[in-house]
Amino acid sequence: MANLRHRAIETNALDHDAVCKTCWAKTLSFCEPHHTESLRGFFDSATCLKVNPGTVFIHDGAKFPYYFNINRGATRSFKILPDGRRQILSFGFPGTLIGLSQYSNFEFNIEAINEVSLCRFSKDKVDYYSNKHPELRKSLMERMIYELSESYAHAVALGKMSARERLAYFLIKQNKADYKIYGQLNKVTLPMNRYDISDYLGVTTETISRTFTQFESEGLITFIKSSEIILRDRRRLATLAAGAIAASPAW
Amino acid sequence: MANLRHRAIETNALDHDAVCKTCWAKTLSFCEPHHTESLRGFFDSATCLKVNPGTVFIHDGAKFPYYFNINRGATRSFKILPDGRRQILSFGFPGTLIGLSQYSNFEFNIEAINEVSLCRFSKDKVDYYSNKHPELRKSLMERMIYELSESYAHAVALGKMSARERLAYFLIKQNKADYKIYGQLNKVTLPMNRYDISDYLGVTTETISRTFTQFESEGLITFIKSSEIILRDRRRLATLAAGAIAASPAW
DNA sequence: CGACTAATTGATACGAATCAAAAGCGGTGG
DNA sequence: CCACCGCTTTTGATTCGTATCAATTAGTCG
Repeated sequence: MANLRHRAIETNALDHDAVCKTCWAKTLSFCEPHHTESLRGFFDSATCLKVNPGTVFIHDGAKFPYYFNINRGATRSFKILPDGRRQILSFGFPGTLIGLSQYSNFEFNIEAINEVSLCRFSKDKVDYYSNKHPELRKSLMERMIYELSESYAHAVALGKMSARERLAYFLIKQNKADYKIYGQLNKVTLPMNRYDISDYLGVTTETISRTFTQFESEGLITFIKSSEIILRDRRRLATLAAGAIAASPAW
Repeated sequence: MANLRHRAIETNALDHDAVCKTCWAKTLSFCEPHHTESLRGFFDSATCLKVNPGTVFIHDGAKFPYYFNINRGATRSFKILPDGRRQILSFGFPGTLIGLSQYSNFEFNIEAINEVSLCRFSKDKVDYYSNKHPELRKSLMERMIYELSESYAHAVALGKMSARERLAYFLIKQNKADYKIYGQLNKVTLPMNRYDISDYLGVTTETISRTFTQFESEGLITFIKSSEIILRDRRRLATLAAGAIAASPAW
Protein backbone atom coordinates (compact mmCIF):
# COMPACT_ATOMS: atom_id res chain seq x y z
CA MET A 1 0.00 0.00 0.00
CA ALA A 2 2.61 2.45 -1.00
CA ASN A 3 1.40 5.55 -2.77
CA LEU A 4 -1.72 5.89 -0.73
CA ARG A 5 -3.68 8.83 -1.98
CA HIS A 6 -4.75 9.73 1.49
CA ARG A 7 -2.84 12.95 1.92
CA ALA A 8 -5.89 14.83 3.05
CA ILE A 9 -6.75 12.27 5.68
CA GLU A 10 -5.60 12.16 9.26
CA THR A 11 -5.35 8.64 10.58
CA ASN A 12 -5.75 7.49 14.14
CA ALA A 13 -5.93 3.98 15.44
CA LEU A 14 -9.43 3.34 16.60
CA ASP A 15 -9.88 2.85 20.29
CA HIS A 16 -12.93 0.70 20.55
CA ASP A 17 -14.15 2.22 23.80
CA ALA A 18 -13.44 5.81 22.89
CA VAL A 19 -14.76 5.78 19.33
CA CYS A 20 -17.49 3.16 19.06
CA LYS A 21 -19.20 4.07 22.30
CA THR A 22 -19.65 7.65 21.21
CA CYS A 23 -20.24 6.85 17.55
CA TRP A 24 -22.87 9.00 15.89
CA ALA A 25 -23.81 6.40 13.35
CA LYS A 26 -23.80 3.52 15.81
CA THR A 27 -27.35 2.31 15.43
CA LEU A 28 -27.16 2.86 11.67
CA SER A 29 -23.99 0.96 10.89
CA PHE A 30 -23.24 -2.56 9.74
CA CYS A 31 -20.90 -3.07 12.69
CA GLU A 32 -23.43 -2.28 15.40
CA PRO A 33 -24.75 -5.81 16.01
CA HIS A 34 -21.26 -7.23 16.30
CA HIS A 35 -19.89 -5.57 19.42
CA THR A 36 -19.09 -8.81 21.19
CA GLU A 37 -15.97 -9.77 23.06
CA SER A 38 -14.95 -12.30 20.39
CA LEU A 39 -14.98 -9.59 17.74
CA ARG A 40 -13.01 -7.13 19.79
CA GLY A 41 -9.94 -7.83 17.68
CA PHE A 42 -11.91 -6.90 14.61
CA PHE A 43 -12.84 -3.50 15.96
CA ASP A 44 -9.39 -2.84 17.32
CA SER A 45 -8.01 -3.39 13.83
CA ALA A 46 -10.09 -0.51 12.50
CA THR A 47 -8.88 3.03 12.00
CA CYS A 48 -10.58 6.37 12.32
CA LEU A 49 -10.25 8.92 9.53
CA LYS A 50 -11.27 12.43 8.72
CA VAL A 51 -11.76 13.77 5.20
CA ASN A 52 -11.94 17.44 4.30
CA PRO A 53 -14.80 18.92 2.27
CA GLY A 54 -14.34 18.49 -1.47
CA THR A 55 -11.70 15.79 -1.16
CA VAL A 56 -12.02 12.79 -3.46
CA PHE A 57 -10.92 9.96 -1.21
CA ILE A 58 -11.84 7.02 -3.40
CA HIS A 59 -10.58 7.13 -6.96
CA ASP A 60 -11.60 5.44 -10.17
CA GLY A 61 -9.77 2.18 -10.39
CA ALA A 62 -7.78 2.50 -7.19
CA LYS A 63 -8.18 -0.87 -5.53
CA PHE A 64 -7.38 -0.38 -1.91
CA PRO A 65 -8.47 -3.16 0.35
CA TYR A 66 -10.71 -1.32 2.78
CA TYR A 67 -14.29 -0.83 3.72
CA PHE A 68 -15.25 2.58 5.07
CA ASN A 69 -18.16 3.25 7.35
CA ILE A 70 -19.39 6.83 7.47
CA ASN A 71 -19.79 8.12 11.00
CA ARG A 72 -20.43 11.74 10.28
CA GLY A 73 -20.84 14.00 7.27
CA ALA A 74 -22.00 13.34 3.72
CA THR A 75 -20.40 11.99 0.56
CA ARG A 76 -21.24 11.77 -3.12
CA SER A 77 -20.18 8.90 -5.34
CA PHE A 78 -20.09 9.62 -9.03
CA LYS A 79 -18.96 8.62 -12.47
CA ILE A 80 -17.34 11.08 -14.84
CA LEU A 81 -17.78 10.48 -18.56
CA PRO A 82 -14.85 11.21 -20.88
CA ASP A 83 -16.33 14.56 -21.94
CA GLY A 84 -16.92 15.68 -18.37
CA ARG A 85 -20.55 14.81 -17.79
CA ARG A 86 -21.02 13.66 -14.22
CA GLN A 87 -23.60 11.23 -12.90
CA ILE A 88 -23.97 11.03 -9.15
CA LEU A 89 -24.80 7.46 -8.19
CA SER A 90 -25.55 7.88 -4.53
CA PHE A 91 -25.09 10.08 -1.53
CA GLY A 92 -23.53 8.66 1.61
CA PHE A 93 -24.59 9.54 5.16
CA PRO A 94 -23.81 8.26 8.64
CA GLY A 95 -24.20 4.49 8.51
CA THR A 96 -23.39 4.17 4.81
CA LEU A 97 -20.85 1.46 4.07
CA ILE A 98 -18.38 2.29 1.31
CA GLY A 99 -16.29 -0.14 -0.70
CA LEU A 100 -18.79 -2.90 -1.31
CA SER A 101 -18.45 -2.89 -5.06
CA GLN A 102 -14.81 -2.00 -5.13
CA TYR A 103 -13.52 -4.98 -7.08
CA SER A 104 -15.95 -4.76 -9.95
CA ASN A 105 -15.16 -3.47 -13.42
CA PHE A 106 -17.30 -0.40 -12.87
CA GLU A 107 -15.18 2.39 -11.50
CA PHE A 108 -16.24 5.56 -9.81
CA ASN A 109 -15.15 8.24 -7.36
CA ILE A 110 -16.28 9.15 -3.88
CA GLU A 111 -15.89 12.65 -2.56
CA ALA A 112 -16.57 14.31 0.78
CA ILE A 113 -19.30 16.96 0.58
CA ASN A 114 -18.63 18.43 4.00
CA GLU A 115 -16.25 17.24 6.69
CA VAL A 116 -16.59 13.48 6.88
CA SER A 117 -15.39 11.08 9.53
CA LEU A 118 -15.02 7.41 8.73
CA CYS A 119 -14.05 4.09 10.23
CA ARG A 120 -11.75 2.09 8.02
CA PHE A 121 -11.81 -1.71 8.09
CA SER A 122 -9.33 -3.85 6.24
CA LYS A 123 -11.00 -6.23 3.81
CA ASP A 124 -8.69 -9.02 4.87
CA LYS A 125 -9.74 -8.59 8.45
CA VAL A 126 -13.38 -8.53 7.46
CA ASP A 127 -12.83 -11.72 5.49
CA TYR A 128 -10.94 -13.36 8.30
CA TYR A 129 -13.53 -12.57 10.92
CA SER A 130 -16.41 -13.30 8.56
CA ASN A 131 -15.27 -16.87 8.20
CA LYS A 132 -15.51 -17.36 11.95
CA HIS A 133 -18.53 -15.15 12.40
CA PRO A 134 -20.86 -15.63 9.45
CA GLU A 135 -23.25 -12.98 10.84
CA LEU A 136 -20.65 -10.41 9.96
CA ARG A 137 -20.67 -11.23 6.28
CA LYS A 138 -24.43 -11.41 6.46
CA SER A 139 -24.50 -7.84 7.71
CA LEU A 140 -22.40 -6.81 4.75
CA MET A 141 -24.73 -8.63 2.40
CA GLU A 142 -27.70 -6.85 3.89
CA ARG A 143 -25.99 -3.52 3.31
CA MET A 144 -25.34 -4.55 -0.23
CA ILE A 145 -28.94 -5.58 -0.77
CA TYR A 146 -29.92 -2.15 0.43
CA GLU A 147 -27.52 -0.45 -1.98
CA LEU A 148 -28.77 -2.58 -4.83
CA SER A 149 -32.42 -1.81 -4.19
CA GLU A 150 -31.63 1.90 -3.85
CA SER A 151 -29.87 1.74 -7.16
CA TYR A 152 -32.87 0.07 -8.79
CA ALA A 153 -35.16 2.76 -7.42
CA HIS A 154 -32.76 5.34 -8.80
CA ALA A 155 -32.89 3.69 -12.22
CA VAL A 156 -36.68 3.85 -12.20
CA ALA A 157 -36.52 7.56 -11.40
CA LEU A 158 -33.94 8.23 -14.11
CA GLY A 159 -35.58 6.06 -16.72
CA LYS A 160 -39.26 6.79 -16.33
CA MET A 161 -39.91 9.89 -14.27
CA SER A 162 -40.49 13.56 -15.09
CA ALA A 163 -38.41 16.29 -13.45
CA ARG A 164 -41.20 16.94 -10.92
CA GLU A 165 -41.36 13.29 -9.94
CA ARG A 166 -37.61 12.97 -9.70
CA LEU A 167 -37.34 15.90 -7.35
CA ALA A 168 -40.22 14.61 -5.22
CA TYR A 169 -38.50 11.23 -5.10
CA PHE A 170 -35.31 12.89 -3.98
CA LEU A 171 -37.01 14.96 -1.28
CA ILE A 172 -38.87 11.99 0.15
CA LYS A 173 -35.75 9.85 0.11
CA GLN A 174 -33.72 12.59 1.73
CA ASN A 175 -36.44 13.15 4.29
CA LYS A 176 -36.35 9.49 5.26
CA ALA A 177 -32.59 9.64 5.69
CA ASP A 178 -32.88 12.81 7.77
CA TYR A 179 -35.44 11.17 9.95
CA LYS A 180 -33.34 8.08 10.54
CA ILE A 181 -30.18 10.03 11.24
CA TYR A 182 -31.32 13.21 12.93
CA GLY A 183 -34.89 12.40 13.91
CA GLN A 184 -36.20 15.26 11.79
CA LEU A 185 -39.79 14.77 10.81
CA ASN A 186 -40.85 17.15 8.06
CA LYS A 187 -37.64 19.03 7.61
CA VAL A 188 -35.09 18.19 4.96
CA THR A 189 -31.52 19.39 5.25
CA LEU A 190 -29.48 19.30 2.07
CA PRO A 191 -25.71 19.13 2.51
CA MET A 192 -25.30 18.96 -1.26
CA ASN A 193 -25.72 21.87 -3.67
CA ARG A 194 -28.05 22.20 -6.67
CA TYR A 195 -25.44 20.81 -9.06
CA ASP A 196 -25.23 17.68 -6.99
CA ILE A 197 -28.99 17.27 -6.95
CA SER A 198 -29.21 17.82 -10.68
CA ASP A 199 -26.39 15.37 -11.41
CA TYR A 200 -28.06 12.83 -9.18
CA LEU A 201 -31.44 13.23 -10.86
CA GLY A 202 -30.25 13.50 -14.44
CA VAL A 203 -31.58 17.02 -15.07
CA THR A 204 -30.02 20.49 -15.03
CA THR A 205 -29.69 22.88 -12.08
CA GLU A 206 -32.06 25.26 -13.82
CA THR A 207 -34.74 22.60 -13.95
CA ILE A 208 -34.16 21.71 -10.29
CA SER A 209 -34.48 25.35 -9.37
CA ARG A 210 -37.64 25.90 -11.39
CA THR A 211 -39.22 22.77 -9.97
CA PHE A 212 -38.40 23.83 -6.42
CA THR A 213 -40.11 27.13 -7.11
CA GLN A 214 -43.15 25.30 -8.53
CA PHE A 215 -43.34 23.08 -5.47
CA GLU A 216 -43.21 26.08 -3.20
CA SER A 217 -45.94 27.95 -5.08
CA GLU A 218 -48.10 24.81 -4.97
CA GLY A 219 -47.71 24.67 -1.21
CA LEU A 220 -45.83 21.38 -1.23
CA ILE A 221 -42.73 22.80 0.43
CA THR A 222 -41.43 25.90 2.18
CA PHE A 223 -37.84 27.09 2.12
CA ILE A 224 -36.10 28.12 5.32
CA LYS A 225 -33.00 28.67 3.30
CA SER A 226 -31.84 27.15 0.04
CA SER A 227 -30.52 24.09 1.86
CA GLU A 228 -33.35 23.68 4.37
CA ILE A 229 -36.83 22.73 3.38
CA ILE A 230 -40.05 22.03 5.23
CA LEU A 231 -42.24 19.41 3.60
CA ARG A 232 -45.72 20.92 3.84
CA ASP A 233 -47.51 18.11 2.07
CA ARG A 234 -45.51 14.94 2.45
CA ARG A 235 -48.42 12.86 1.22
CA ARG A 236 -48.71 14.53 -2.15
CA LEU A 237 -44.96 14.57 -2.55
CA ALA A 238 -44.82 10.86 -1.82
CA THR A 239 -47.56 10.23 -4.37
CA LEU A 240 -45.58 12.14 -6.96
CA ALA A 241 -42.42 10.31 -5.95
CA ALA A 242 -44.13 6.96 -6.46
CA GLY A 243 -45.00 7.92 -10.03
CA ALA A 244 -48.69 7.80 -9.24
CA ILE A 245 -49.57 11.07 -10.93
CA ALA A 246 -49.22 10.67 -14.65
CA ALA A 247 -48.84 14.19 -16.01
CA SER A 248 -49.10 17.72 -14.64
CA PRO A 249 -51.09 18.31 -11.45
CA ALA A 250 -54.86 17.98 -11.90
CA TRP A 251 -55.85 19.45 -8.52
CA MET B 1 -45.17 -22.29 1.13
CA ALA B 2 -48.79 -22.83 0.40
CA ASN B 3 -50.23 -20.76 -2.41
CA LEU B 4 -47.16 -20.94 -4.53
CA ARG B 5 -47.73 -18.93 -7.65
CA HIS B 6 -45.81 -21.41 -9.70
CA ARG B 7 -48.63 -22.84 -11.76
CA ALA B 8 -46.76 -22.43 -14.99
CA ILE B 9 -43.69 -24.15 -13.66
CA GLU B 10 -42.85 -27.81 -13.81
CA THR B 11 -40.72 -28.94 -10.91
CA ASN B 12 -38.25 -31.77 -10.83
CA ALA B 13 -35.80 -32.67 -8.14
CA LEU B 14 -32.35 -31.94 -9.41
CA ASP B 15 -30.14 -34.91 -10.00
CA HIS B 16 -26.68 -33.55 -9.53
CA ASP B 17 -25.09 -35.80 -12.09
CA ALA B 18 -27.79 -35.50 -14.69
CA VAL B 19 -28.39 -31.76 -14.48
CA CYS B 20 -25.18 -30.11 -13.38
CA LYS B 21 -22.93 -32.10 -15.63
CA THR B 22 -24.85 -31.09 -18.69
CA CYS B 23 -25.67 -27.59 -17.47
CA TRP B 24 -25.53 -24.93 -20.15
CA ALA B 25 -24.64 -22.17 -17.76
CA LYS B 26 -22.12 -24.17 -15.81
CA THR B 27 -19.06 -22.03 -16.25
CA LEU B 28 -21.14 -18.90 -15.84
CA SER B 29 -22.93 -19.72 -12.60
CA PHE B 30 -22.25 -18.94 -8.97
CA CYS B 31 -22.42 -22.65 -8.12
CA GLU B 32 -19.70 -23.77 -10.52
CA PRO B 33 -16.69 -23.52 -8.17
CA HIS B 34 -18.47 -25.45 -5.43
CA HIS B 35 -18.92 -28.88 -6.94
CA THR B 36 -17.12 -30.69 -4.16
CA GLU B 37 -18.14 -33.81 -2.33
CA SER B 38 -18.85 -31.91 0.89
CA LEU B 39 -21.36 -29.67 -0.90
CA ARG B 40 -23.13 -32.55 -2.58
CA GLY B 41 -26.02 -32.20 -0.15
CA PHE B 42 -26.38 -28.60 -1.18
CA PHE B 43 -26.75 -29.44 -4.83
CA ASP B 44 -29.05 -32.36 -4.17
CA SER B 45 -31.37 -29.98 -2.33
CA ALA B 46 -31.84 -27.91 -5.45
CA THR B 47 -34.70 -28.23 -7.87
CA CYS B 48 -34.96 -27.79 -11.60
CA LEU B 49 -37.71 -25.64 -13.07
CA LYS B 50 -39.07 -24.57 -16.39
CA VAL B 51 -40.94 -21.32 -17.02
CA ASN B 52 -43.02 -20.60 -20.09
CA PRO B 53 -42.52 -17.49 -22.22
CA GLY B 54 -44.33 -14.44 -20.85
CA THR B 55 -44.82 -15.91 -17.38
CA VAL B 56 -44.13 -13.64 -14.43
CA PHE B 57 -42.54 -16.02 -11.97
CA ILE B 58 -41.39 -13.54 -9.35
CA HIS B 59 -43.97 -11.07 -8.13
CA ASP B 60 -43.80 -7.70 -6.42
CA GLY B 61 -43.66 -8.29 -2.73
CA ALA B 62 -43.87 -12.08 -2.79
CA LYS B 63 -41.13 -13.17 -0.43
CA PHE B 64 -40.36 -16.74 -1.27
CA PRO B 65 -37.17 -18.07 0.18
CA TYR B 66 -35.31 -19.15 -2.93
CA TYR B 67 -32.48 -18.20 -5.17
CA PHE B 68 -32.84 -19.04 -8.84
CA ASN B 69 -29.99 -19.61 -11.21
CA ILE B 70 -30.79 -19.25 -14.90
CA ASN B 71 -29.54 -22.16 -16.97
CA ARG B 72 -31.20 -21.37 -20.23
CA GLY B 73 -33.34 -18.64 -21.73
CA ALA B 74 -33.74 -14.97 -20.91
CA THR B 75 -35.68 -12.95 -18.34
CA ARG B 76 -36.58 -9.33 -17.73
CA SER B 77 -36.94 -7.81 -14.29
CA PHE B 78 -39.02 -4.68 -14.08
CA LYS B 79 -40.91 -2.23 -11.96
CA ILE B 80 -44.40 -1.07 -12.89
CA LEU B 81 -45.44 2.41 -11.75
CA PRO B 82 -49.02 2.95 -10.59
CA ASP B 83 -50.04 4.46 -13.93
CA GLY B 84 -48.57 1.61 -15.93
CA ARG B 85 -45.15 2.94 -16.91
CA ARG B 86 -42.64 0.12 -16.90
CA GLN B 87 -38.93 0.34 -16.22
CA ILE B 88 -36.87 -2.72 -17.01
CA LEU B 89 -34.05 -3.00 -14.49
CA SER B 90 -32.09 -5.83 -15.98
CA PHE B 91 -32.17 -8.76 -18.33
CA GLY B 92 -31.22 -12.18 -17.08
CA PHE B 93 -29.29 -14.78 -19.07
CA PRO B 94 -27.67 -18.13 -18.37
CA GLY B 95 -25.59 -17.68 -15.25
CA THR B 96 -27.68 -14.86 -13.79
CA LEU B 97 -28.57 -15.36 -10.16
CA ILE B 98 -32.05 -14.22 -9.17
CA GLY B 99 -33.32 -13.40 -5.69
CA LEU B 100 -30.36 -11.52 -4.29
CA SER B 101 -32.30 -8.42 -3.35
CA GLN B 102 -35.49 -10.22 -2.49
CA TYR B 103 -35.85 -9.06 1.10
CA SER B 104 -35.41 -5.37 0.45
CA ASN B 105 -38.18 -2.80 0.44
CA PHE B 106 -37.86 -2.34 -3.31
CA GLU B 107 -40.22 -4.70 -5.07
CA PHE B 108 -40.23 -5.76 -8.66
CA ASN B 109 -41.27 -8.52 -11.04
CA ILE B 110 -39.34 -11.02 -13.07
CA GLU B 111 -40.77 -12.50 -16.23
CA ALA B 112 -39.58 -15.12 -18.69
CA ILE B 113 -38.95 -13.70 -22.15
CA ASN B 114 -38.65 -17.06 -23.87
CA GLU B 115 -38.64 -20.54 -22.37
CA VAL B 116 -36.44 -20.38 -19.30
CA SER B 117 -34.95 -23.18 -17.25
CA LEU B 118 -33.77 -22.52 -13.73
CA CYS B 119 -32.18 -24.17 -10.74
CA ARG B 120 -33.90 -23.30 -7.49
CA PHE B 121 -31.94 -23.19 -4.23
CA SER B 122 -33.55 -22.72 -0.86
CA LYS B 123 -32.21 -19.69 0.97
CA ASP B 124 -32.09 -21.65 4.21
CA LYS B 125 -29.90 -24.27 2.58
CA VAL B 126 -27.67 -21.58 1.11
CA ASP B 127 -27.37 -20.01 4.55
CA TYR B 128 -26.70 -23.33 6.21
CA TYR B 129 -24.00 -24.35 3.81
CA SER B 130 -22.55 -20.84 3.66
CA ASN B 131 -21.78 -20.96 7.34
CA LYS B 132 -19.69 -24.08 6.86
CA HIS B 133 -18.33 -23.06 3.49
CA PRO B 134 -17.66 -19.33 3.51
CA GLU B 135 -16.57 -19.46 -0.15
CA LEU B 136 -20.19 -20.10 -1.03
CA ARG B 137 -21.41 -16.85 0.48
CA LYS B 138 -18.45 -15.15 -1.09
CA SER B 139 -19.61 -16.34 -4.50
CA LEU B 140 -22.99 -14.86 -3.82
CA MET B 141 -21.42 -11.60 -2.77
CA GLU B 142 -19.41 -11.48 -5.95
CA ARG B 143 -22.60 -11.95 -7.96
CA MET B 144 -24.15 -9.15 -6.01
CA ILE B 145 -21.19 -6.87 -6.60
CA TYR B 146 -21.64 -7.56 -10.28
CA GLU B 147 -25.35 -6.73 -10.17
CA LEU B 148 -24.63 -3.56 -8.27
CA SER B 149 -22.01 -2.34 -10.70
CA GLU B 150 -24.27 -3.17 -13.64
CA SER B 151 -26.99 -1.15 -11.99
CA TYR B 152 -24.64 1.80 -11.55
CA ALA B 153 -23.66 1.65 -15.19
CA HIS B 154 -27.34 1.55 -16.08
CA ALA B 155 -27.96 4.65 -13.96
CA VAL B 156 -25.21 6.49 -15.81
CA ALA B 157 -26.81 5.58 -19.12
CA LEU B 158 -30.27 6.62 -17.98
CA GLY B 159 -29.15 9.80 -16.27
CA LYS B 160 -26.59 11.23 -18.64
CA MET B 161 -26.70 9.64 -22.05
CA SER B 162 -28.45 10.48 -25.31
CA ALA B 163 -30.61 7.96 -27.11
CA ARG B 164 -27.72 7.09 -29.45
CA GLU B 165 -25.37 6.47 -26.57
CA ARG B 166 -27.89 4.40 -24.67
CA LEU B 167 -28.50 2.12 -27.60
CA ALA B 168 -24.77 1.75 -28.22
CA TYR B 169 -24.32 0.93 -24.55
CA PHE B 170 -27.03 -1.69 -24.80
CA LEU B 171 -25.58 -3.28 -27.93
CA ILE B 172 -22.08 -3.49 -26.49
CA LYS B 173 -23.36 -4.91 -23.23
CA GLN B 174 -25.51 -7.42 -25.06
CA ASN B 175 -22.63 -8.31 -27.32
CA LYS B 176 -20.43 -9.07 -24.32
CA ALA B 177 -23.12 -11.30 -22.86
CA ASP B 178 -23.55 -13.09 -26.18
CA TYR B 179 -19.86 -13.65 -26.38
CA LYS B 180 -19.64 -15.08 -22.88
CA ILE B 181 -22.65 -17.32 -23.32
CA TYR B 182 -22.61 -18.35 -26.94
CA GLY B 183 -19.12 -17.42 -28.04
CA GLN B 184 -20.49 -15.06 -30.67
CA LEU B 185 -18.00 -12.42 -31.64
CA ASN B 186 -19.62 -9.60 -33.57
CA LYS B 187 -23.15 -10.86 -33.68
CA VAL B 188 -25.82 -9.78 -31.23
CA THR B 189 -28.95 -11.84 -30.74
CA LEU B 190 -31.85 -10.10 -29.08
CA PRO B 191 -34.39 -12.32 -27.34
CA MET B 192 -36.29 -9.23 -26.20
CA ASN B 193 -38.50 -7.03 -28.39
CA ARG B 194 -38.25 -3.29 -29.07
CA TYR B 195 -40.56 -2.45 -26.19
CA ASP B 196 -38.26 -4.24 -23.80
CA ILE B 197 -35.23 -2.41 -25.14
CA SER B 198 -37.00 0.93 -24.91
CA ASP B 199 -38.23 0.28 -21.37
CA TYR B 200 -34.73 -0.75 -20.40
CA LEU B 201 -33.15 2.36 -21.88
CA GLY B 202 -35.78 4.86 -20.83
CA VAL B 203 -36.79 5.93 -24.34
CA THR B 204 -39.65 4.99 -26.68
CA THR B 205 -39.78 2.17 -29.24
CA GLU B 206 -39.96 4.75 -31.98
CA THR B 207 -36.70 6.28 -30.84
CA ILE B 208 -35.06 2.86 -30.58
CA SER B 209 -36.20 2.06 -34.09
CA ARG B 210 -35.03 5.36 -35.55
CA THR B 211 -31.67 5.03 -33.84
CA PHE B 212 -31.20 1.49 -35.16
CA THR B 213 -31.88 2.83 -38.64
CA GLN B 214 -29.35 5.63 -38.10
CA PHE B 215 -26.71 3.15 -36.91
CA GLU B 216 -27.30 1.00 -39.97
CA SER B 217 -27.02 3.90 -42.39
CA GLU B 218 -23.82 5.01 -40.64
CA GLY B 219 -22.36 1.56 -41.16
CA LEU B 220 -22.15 0.77 -37.48
CA ILE B 221 -24.41 -2.27 -37.68
CA THR B 222 -26.14 -4.56 -40.17
CA PHE B 223 -29.44 -6.33 -39.58
CA ILE B 224 -29.81 -10.00 -40.40
CA LYS B 225 -33.31 -9.80 -39.05
CA SER B 226 -34.85 -7.48 -36.52
CA SER B 227 -33.53 -9.59 -33.66
CA GLU B 228 -30.10 -10.37 -35.11
CA ILE B 229 -27.47 -7.74 -35.62
CA ILE B 230 -23.90 -7.72 -36.84
CA LEU B 231 -21.70 -5.13 -35.21
CA ARG B 232 -19.73 -3.67 -38.10
CA ASP B 233 -17.81 -1.14 -36.08
CA ARG B 234 -17.56 -2.34 -32.53
CA ARG B 235 -14.91 0.24 -31.77
CA ARG B 236 -17.02 3.26 -32.62
CA LEU B 237 -20.02 1.75 -30.87
CA ALA B 238 -17.96 1.20 -27.75
CA THR B 239 -16.75 4.79 -27.89
CA LEU B 240 -20.33 5.99 -28.12
CA ALA B 241 -21.33 3.64 -25.31
CA ALA B 242 -18.62 5.06 -23.07
CA GLY B 243 -20.03 8.55 -23.53
CA ALA B 244 -16.87 9.70 -25.23
CA ILE B 245 -18.59 11.46 -28.12
CA ALA B 246 -20.31 14.53 -26.79
CA ALA B 247 -22.94 15.37 -29.37
CA SER B 248 -23.84 14.17 -32.86
CA PRO B 249 -21.24 12.34 -34.88
CA ALA B 250 -18.41 14.60 -36.11
CA TRP B 251 -16.85 12.12 -38.54
C1' DC C 1 -19.27 46.63 2.22
C1' DG C 2 -17.60 44.78 -2.10
C1' DA C 3 -16.20 40.43 -4.57
C1' DC C 4 -17.16 35.94 -5.67
C1' DT C 5 -20.05 31.91 -6.07
C1' DA C 6 -24.58 29.66 -5.88
C1' DA C 7 -29.29 29.91 -7.05
C1' DT C 8 -33.07 31.70 -9.52
C1' DT C 9 -35.54 33.54 -13.43
C1' DG C 10 -36.16 34.44 -18.44
C1' DA C 11 -36.03 33.46 -23.66
C1' DT C 12 -35.11 30.23 -27.07
C1' DA C 13 -33.65 25.74 -29.14
C1' DC C 14 -33.60 21.00 -29.58
C1' DG C 15 -34.10 15.95 -28.71
C1' DA C 16 -37.19 12.76 -27.87
C1' DA C 17 -42.25 11.89 -26.98
C1' DT C 18 -46.52 11.59 -28.94
C1' DC C 19 -49.84 10.88 -32.41
C1' DA C 20 -50.67 8.69 -36.80
C1' DA C 21 -49.94 5.64 -40.52
C1' DA C 22 -47.52 2.35 -43.35
C1' DA C 23 -44.63 -1.66 -43.93
C1' DG C 24 -42.85 -6.10 -42.39
C1' DC C 25 -43.40 -10.54 -40.36
C1' DG C 26 -45.36 -14.87 -38.56
C1' DG C 27 -49.02 -17.77 -38.20
C1' DT C 28 -53.49 -19.88 -39.90
C1' DG C 29 -56.57 -21.73 -42.96
C1' DG C 30 -58.75 -22.29 -47.32
C1' DC D 1 -49.08 -22.11 -51.82
C1' DC D 2 -50.94 -17.93 -51.20
C1' DA D 3 -54.36 -14.77 -48.98
C1' DC D 4 -55.61 -12.84 -44.83
C1' DC D 5 -55.22 -11.35 -40.00
C1' DG D 6 -52.89 -9.58 -35.95
C1' DC D 7 -48.84 -8.03 -34.01
C1' DT D 8 -44.25 -5.87 -34.24
C1' DT D 9 -41.37 -2.65 -36.31
C1' DT D 10 -40.43 1.22 -39.02
C1' DT D 11 -41.29 5.78 -40.88
C1' DG D 12 -43.52 10.43 -40.81
C1' DA D 13 -45.48 14.96 -38.78
C1' DT D 14 -46.08 17.54 -34.83
C1' DT D 15 -45.82 18.69 -29.88
C1' DC D 16 -43.75 19.21 -25.55
C1' DG D 17 -40.45 18.99 -21.67
C1' DT D 18 -36.23 20.01 -20.56
C1' DA D 19 -31.61 21.74 -22.07
C1' DT D 20 -29.15 25.56 -23.33
C1' DC D 21 -27.87 30.25 -23.39
C1' DA D 22 -28.17 34.61 -20.98
C1' DA D 23 -28.99 37.63 -17.28
C1' DT D 24 -30.41 38.80 -12.62
C1' DT D 25 -30.72 38.04 -7.66
C1' DA D 26 -29.36 35.98 -3.30
C1' DG D 27 -25.97 34.37 -0.20
C1' DT D 28 -21.28 33.97 1.78
C1' DC D 29 -16.85 35.32 3.25
C1' DG D 30 -12.82 38.16 3.80
